[in-house]
Amino acid sequence: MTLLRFNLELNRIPRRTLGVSTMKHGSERVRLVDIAAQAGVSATVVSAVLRGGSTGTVRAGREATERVRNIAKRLNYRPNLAAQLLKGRPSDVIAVLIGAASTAANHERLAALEQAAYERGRRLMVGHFHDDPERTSKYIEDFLSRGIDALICFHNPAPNFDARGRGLLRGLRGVVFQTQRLIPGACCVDVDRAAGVRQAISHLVERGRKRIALVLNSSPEQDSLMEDRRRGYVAGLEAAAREVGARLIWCGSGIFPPTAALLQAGADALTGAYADAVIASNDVWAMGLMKMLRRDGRRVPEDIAVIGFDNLPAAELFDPALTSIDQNNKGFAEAALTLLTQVLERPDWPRKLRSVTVQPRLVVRESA
Amino acid sequence: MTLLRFNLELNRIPRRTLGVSTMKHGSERVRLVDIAAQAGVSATVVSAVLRGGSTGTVRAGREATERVRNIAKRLNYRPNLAAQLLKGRPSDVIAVLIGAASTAANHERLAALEQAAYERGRRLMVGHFHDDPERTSKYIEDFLSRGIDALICFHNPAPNFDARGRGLLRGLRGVVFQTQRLIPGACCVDVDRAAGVRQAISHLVERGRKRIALVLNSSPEQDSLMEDRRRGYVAGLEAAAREVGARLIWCGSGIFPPTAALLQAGADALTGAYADAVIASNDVWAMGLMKMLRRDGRRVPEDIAVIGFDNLPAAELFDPALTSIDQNNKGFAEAALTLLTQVLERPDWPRKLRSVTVQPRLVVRESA
DNA sequence: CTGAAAGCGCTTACAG
DNA sequence: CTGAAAGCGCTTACAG
Repeated sequence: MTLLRFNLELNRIPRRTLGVSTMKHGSERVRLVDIAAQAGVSATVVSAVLRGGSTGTVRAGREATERVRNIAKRLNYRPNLAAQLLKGRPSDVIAVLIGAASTAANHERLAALEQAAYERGRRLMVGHFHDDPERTSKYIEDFLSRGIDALICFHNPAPNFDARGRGLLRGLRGVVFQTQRLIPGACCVDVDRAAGVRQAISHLVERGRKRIALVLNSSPEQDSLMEDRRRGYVAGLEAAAREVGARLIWCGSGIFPPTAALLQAGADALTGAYADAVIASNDVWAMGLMKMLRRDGRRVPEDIAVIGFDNLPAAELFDPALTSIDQNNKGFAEAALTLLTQVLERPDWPRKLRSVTVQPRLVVRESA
Repeated sequence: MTLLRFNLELNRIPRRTLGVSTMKHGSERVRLVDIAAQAGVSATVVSAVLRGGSTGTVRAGREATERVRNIAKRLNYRPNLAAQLLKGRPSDVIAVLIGAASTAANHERLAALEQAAYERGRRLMVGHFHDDPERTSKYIEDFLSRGIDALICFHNPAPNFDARGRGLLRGLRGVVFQTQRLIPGACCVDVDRAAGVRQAISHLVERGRKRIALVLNSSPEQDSLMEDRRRGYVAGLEAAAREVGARLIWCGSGIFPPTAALLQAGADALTGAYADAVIASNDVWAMGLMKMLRRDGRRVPEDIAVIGFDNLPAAELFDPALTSIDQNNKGFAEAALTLLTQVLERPDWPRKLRSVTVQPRLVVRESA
């Protein structure tokens, strides 16, 4: 009976074989019309049922609904997203563009973003722009062709986006930068690095450290990420009513990862300044400094406390385990996804609310 | 003049506004027909030109070609991939499914895959299945809906793919597993872990180590990745004409990352077995063991040499810098992408060539 | 409650 | 060398 009805419908269905024979070799995908044919209803009804209830005025009856659902399940139907996309549904894909060398810190954040996206029914497409504006633009162009809904971009993107790259982004409703709002209307999610350093200072002061140093990867004048740390450092010392010692801030040459010679120079500077504590601009520096300091006969944390920034997975493994400022990647990911959801739903989302600051937190281990 | 022609064409173009006005507010995308209208040719010609030369019998003339190209460039045209997809072009997207906790090792591999994919004009879509078959299936289903060309899956996927997950994968032509070919016809790219351990043994023997131990995260009987290491260990010792000491293989409980108590137990076992060298199943274990050993007053590498597996970025930072077996992620990525390219182009690609083994290499640093 | 038809933006036989 | 038309698999007014 069902079979008869099914056969009668055959000439309505274009070209390809129908659901049943389709299933046989398994490679041809089941289409919406295949379900319609088997259920003996129109594609309109199937579409309405599968998308949950109603489409405009179309509201399928109980019996039809049931039948369509069962057949869809049995045939293992999955809608062709390309077709839906073409009709204007959002892709639910968020592109993530990761700058600079792919450090472990990036990965932690990517994993957090993946989780946050998954929870919201979104997928992640990733690209690394290796400090190459050309590659950045190519990626953006491709992402746009694919109909992504939004783009998240970390870290400091300025040098990687030329005029072309920025121009391309204007077509996108949801764009999240980290440190700089590179195009008008974009969102900004950033970590309060200064607050992280303030926490570290207050911890060190509490533990009775007197001469707290700051070691930066590059000069604060050239690198705003370093300036944030410097600002936090100064504010933290002031809050603790400490003077900022002239020789207690030391800057590397900007080379990353630091060479042994650079690390040794940093360690020498610390010793020369009689520092009994140091906050490094990241965990790699912290670990390297610890190594050099110990080779010079200084004990960590007894003689000098060391605090890193990033809280890499390796921080816990280090000996002594590294006390570090955690960037709160989960917070970053949640903030970015929440913000994107809002902005995508309401294009008029106020500019003030498009900027979110995430609070880092100090993870205290053995080194300080 | 151009404007006139342009206006004359207006009624040929469906609904939406045309190229020029489109450019104004920048959010509406330029379509192929917009170019056709401005160039005064048919969509067929534009399509042929933009896809480089010919489509079937269609071969555009020099002048038309030039004109179309210029207009496309000026309007910043990007084809709508959804439409192309619907007409059957491949998506050039490869999905990557990452199992287990997102370790740093995974990230290195992901970065390598991204690079290899980029070089071949492909994009990566990522998902983490956190040892959850349900989530795995959901991901696969979604990926299939999106028309991915292929799927790469690491690591050991067996417990994460239930019958449903496997069934879904049969529809995909290109599937790469790591340790096990979970569905017939799938590809397999794996690292020769045993060879890595053999290299480590030969290095240690060369340096005069007498009692070389092996510390595994879990029992070789339960975990094939551990069994590979054990096999390499036995073969390496035999090749060096060394006996395999009874107490020189020690297994953890399978818990990862290892607790302090577990690490201490491992260190105790090494000391109890008079080991003067140890190969750990990964860098996290190696670093943990080093920490415990040193707390027990044993010097690394003087008293005991330590070799890890994975060559994490942190290996270099450790003190002493960790000698480690590098998994050769670049080799893995190249092999996977090359294999996929072949398999996608020729579905009859022979089964024997669908399995590739990547050679790891020992990176010698300070700890051994 | 349901169906026929148009259309999303491309590509591709087919016919000049 | 070029164009009109059909179709990829959906969704969505619109008309019963």
